[in-house]
Amino acid sequence: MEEQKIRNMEEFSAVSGISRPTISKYFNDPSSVRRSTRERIEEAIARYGYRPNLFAINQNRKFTKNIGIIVPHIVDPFYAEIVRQIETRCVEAGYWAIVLGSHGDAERELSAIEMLYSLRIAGAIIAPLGDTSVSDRIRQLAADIPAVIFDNHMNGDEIFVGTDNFQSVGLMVDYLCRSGEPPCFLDMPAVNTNARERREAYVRAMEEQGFEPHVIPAESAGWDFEELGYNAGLRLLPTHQLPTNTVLCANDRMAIGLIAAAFEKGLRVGRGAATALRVAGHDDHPMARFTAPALTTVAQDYVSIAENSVSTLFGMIEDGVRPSSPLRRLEGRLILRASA
Amino acid sequence: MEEQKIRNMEEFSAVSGISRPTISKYFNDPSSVRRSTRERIEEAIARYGYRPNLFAINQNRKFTKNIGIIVPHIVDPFYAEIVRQIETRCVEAGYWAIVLGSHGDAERELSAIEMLYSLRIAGAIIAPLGDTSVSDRIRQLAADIPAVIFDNHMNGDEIFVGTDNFQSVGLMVDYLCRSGEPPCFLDMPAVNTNARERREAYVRAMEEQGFEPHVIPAESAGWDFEELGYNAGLRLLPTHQLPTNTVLCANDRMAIGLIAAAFEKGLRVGRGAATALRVAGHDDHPMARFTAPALTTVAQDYVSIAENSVSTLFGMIEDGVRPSSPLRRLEGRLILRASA
DNA sequence: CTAAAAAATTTTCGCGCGTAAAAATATTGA
DNA sequence: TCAATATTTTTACGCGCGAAAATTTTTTAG
Repeated sequence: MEEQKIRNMEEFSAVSGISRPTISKYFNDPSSVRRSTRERIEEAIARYGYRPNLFAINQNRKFTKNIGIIVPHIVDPFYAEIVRQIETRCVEAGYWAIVLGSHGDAERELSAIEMLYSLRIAGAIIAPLGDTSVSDRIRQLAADIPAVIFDNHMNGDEIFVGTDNFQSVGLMVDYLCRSGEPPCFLDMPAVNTNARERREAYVRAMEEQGFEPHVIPAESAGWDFEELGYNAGLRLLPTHQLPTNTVLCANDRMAIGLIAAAFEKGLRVGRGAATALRVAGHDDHPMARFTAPALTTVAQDYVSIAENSVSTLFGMIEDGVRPSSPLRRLEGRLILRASA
Repeated sequence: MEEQKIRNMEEFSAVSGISRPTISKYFNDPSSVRRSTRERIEEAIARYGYRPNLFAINQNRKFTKNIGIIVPHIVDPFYAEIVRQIETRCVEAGYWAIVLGSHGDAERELSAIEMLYSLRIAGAIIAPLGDTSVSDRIRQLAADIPAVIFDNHMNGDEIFVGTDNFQSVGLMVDYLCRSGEPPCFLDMPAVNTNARERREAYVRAMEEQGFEPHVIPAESAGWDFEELGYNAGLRLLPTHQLPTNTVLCANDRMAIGLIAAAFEKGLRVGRGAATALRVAGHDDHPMARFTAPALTTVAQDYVSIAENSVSTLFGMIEDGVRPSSPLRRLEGRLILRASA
């Protein structure tokens, strides 16, 4: 890289000997200029290290190349992993992914949405919190801008990609009933639609199998699922309040907490003969392989969720086509490990 | 909110009856306008829902209100948590935090740095990967723009906030030696300075205690620490290759993997009488409370790291003062749980 | 009540780039 | 070779706001 600092496209145009509009065209779409020109520009970029100012680029463009992403919790590896997948795909397609977290707080989710507006995004991919008042705002956004909702359905006509809880939970209930005592269900706080759907799916699946469902309600609100599962374990396990020796948890993070509590109380978890408790989860959380024992769960297809969200969104942005079926429910995959 | 859509500050000025420059001043610093004016503006904001265009704001500002943040892995809850802390503090101070992940890849880290340049950030907070070639670029950035490095020291004169590995590891070694067999050390891949420092700290601490150090080298590279710890466990535990019954892991994520392997191999982990193995970690990873048994570790002070990084950076940005001592080494805190 | 100080307004300019239209040049095919 | 086409250059404007200077209005102090 030469020592000369290029301050703007004008100067870059001067040193590279190519007119500014052509350079502008190149940065918008390298394939839109002749090959020989492209090579000259790229050579100059390598020499002078110029990159256009992002703010100026988006200032005057009719449609920006920004994709807004909102998730409830970036700290949750489940969302972190999906965001990573989405991000990579956006960058590959020449877009810039702007990730905003609502941190479990409806107000911050609202302000994240306002932020997306002022960023003039081309499209949005959102995993909503459960708050109904914000849902209206998200629906408004989806009416104004191409938007895909994932993970948590808002029960409207939004374009949605997520796991089919009835299929995935059904699969697990079926397996657990066939391989041992029918499970009870450790519910998660009603933070979103998934919570309700999974509970309903559990009840329905149990009834279909001819067993009576037992739902253990969540004792407190919030997103600290490991903590909740752990506390539930400390509360229920010593006093043998569980209706069966098999617990299906509403998600893996609760299962992780429950397993920790069981260990602490000296109860062996697993599907062997000498075990006191079987525990199953849902999601195939990145940590599920490393619990003791490793967690039997239903895998949400991270890659497909990301892929579907992104490709659907790009279809809407670039070709203006709404997907024929707005609802895309992906199948969960049973992951058998040692815990159940 | 009224139905009328405000398209820019000019229109907002018209409907609110306040001149555009005053409104501009307000958005830059609400306290810079008279109280009565402020109230009128805020009333109008509530009525019309106007927010200035972010790209236009930053387009022409001498110093933007953007803070760039780069971390090796957003998926790692350790970084995720620190980022969340930093983010919150930036927003509170009226800045916008732009988080970029290098995903363990030096090239992506480089392009993240280029991105920060084109975002015209006011300052940067960076947890570098270990790659030396990129370090030069980061040093260049730090010369151009106020920047704070955290977590992983680059061995230059950069402004740094991080845990004092010699203190924290020393603390743990001391505890382990006093409470049972002296530990061996399960090393992590040499992805950064922390890896080297912690190993050296272990060796030094053992020698000071008069014991012979035993370092188990990392068998492969990469950031999949749980996997590495797990594989090391599967390899070493059944054949009793460990020099002692106590393992100090270079970080919690490796310890989590090791504990999972021990469980799978039927070895009881813990500090009780009937246990075969003691395992300790480093970092107090969010998941460390929920391993089975819960993990004894040294807590890195997430809050202080975030706080120190942010306040140091703001000092440099707003008052132009370099901190008197560029190196800030925070103390680790011993967290005794059941695993050792 | 008046002068001084503080705050708000008016005016004007420019940031770095996208974009459109017209003119000039280069490439392609027959 | 020349016309037809593709590409680049020239020229010109505007996006939405920050910022500075000069002016007017409001507030505060004496």
